[in-house]
Amino acid sequence: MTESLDATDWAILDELQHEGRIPFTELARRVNLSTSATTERVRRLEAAGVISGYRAEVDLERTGYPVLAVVRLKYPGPGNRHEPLRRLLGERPEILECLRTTGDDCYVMKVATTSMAHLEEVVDKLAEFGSTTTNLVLSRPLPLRGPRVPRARPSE
Amino acid sequence: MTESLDATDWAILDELQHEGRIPFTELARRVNLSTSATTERVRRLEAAGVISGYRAEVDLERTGYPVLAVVRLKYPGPGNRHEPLRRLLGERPEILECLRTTGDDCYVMKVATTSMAHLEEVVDKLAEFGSTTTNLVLSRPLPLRGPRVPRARPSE
DNA sequence: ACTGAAAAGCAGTAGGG
DNA sequence: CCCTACTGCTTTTCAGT
Repeated sequence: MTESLDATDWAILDELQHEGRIPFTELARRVNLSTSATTERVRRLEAAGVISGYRAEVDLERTGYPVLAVVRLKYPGPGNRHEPLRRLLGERPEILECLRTTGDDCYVMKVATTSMAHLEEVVDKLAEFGSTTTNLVLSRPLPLRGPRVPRARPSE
Repeated sequence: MTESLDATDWAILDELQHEGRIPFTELARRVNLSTSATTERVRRLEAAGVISGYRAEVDLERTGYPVLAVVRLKYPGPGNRHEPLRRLLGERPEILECLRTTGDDCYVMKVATTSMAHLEEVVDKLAEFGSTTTNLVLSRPLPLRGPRVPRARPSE
């Protein structure tokens, strides 16, 4: 499942993770390769699923979602029903991310809302499934990033 | 700080959040506008910081990071020193995201590693700052997404 | 604020080492 | 796996509404 990536592939991934819309001519310049060789590598990475897509990153505050919170959900007792929650994820765009985890809590979610009242509404909905723990996000010392080359490696 | 976004702006944001590299000619077709009017709106959204960037999304498993965990860090006692942690975030690419939160834990982090041993190494490093709680991610029912239009709104 | 058209730049393909 | 050259599309710019 793990593809074999050489130094050039990692250089391409680095660039595209920071600037996902640069022209391939410019990308080619940065990784010291011709445009067509670069394009071919990008297509290969896309086809292999190493690059799963390209996304515009949208500022939450400037789009009217100033309240960000981490909500953890713990299911009670035995016989947990997970389908209703999966359905809720589709209905509630306020839930930006949901991770199923080991440990005391089943799910860890990142939730963005327009106000505290709005957050309360979402948390109330989630509380129908189990007990929730909500923490507001004060700041984002590291907003979000993707994987980097594990260490300096020979060109393979 | 919140920009005034009309229905067309939201349509553009929706498209670019799902396909960040589509040609503006295609984007214009989808939002029923001319190419140059569309480009102008995109530039305005970029300049206003509504679109903060474009990123290629890279698959963690296929790049050799099969272990994903949520690590929470709690600082002990009074007089917390936050700078050393900020420095660690720059040195450790395994830490993909870091949120400072209210509540018992100061920070919530998402950490990707090549192995359990590697995770242990990162957690040990974090444990120098305070007590940590680590939960492995079993699956991602909702991998990650951005904000959507709060509700149906008039074209303004 | 949007349209449409011309000029410049980029992506895709073919042919070849 | 890489290169160059050619062709068609995309992006940019700008005059006009």
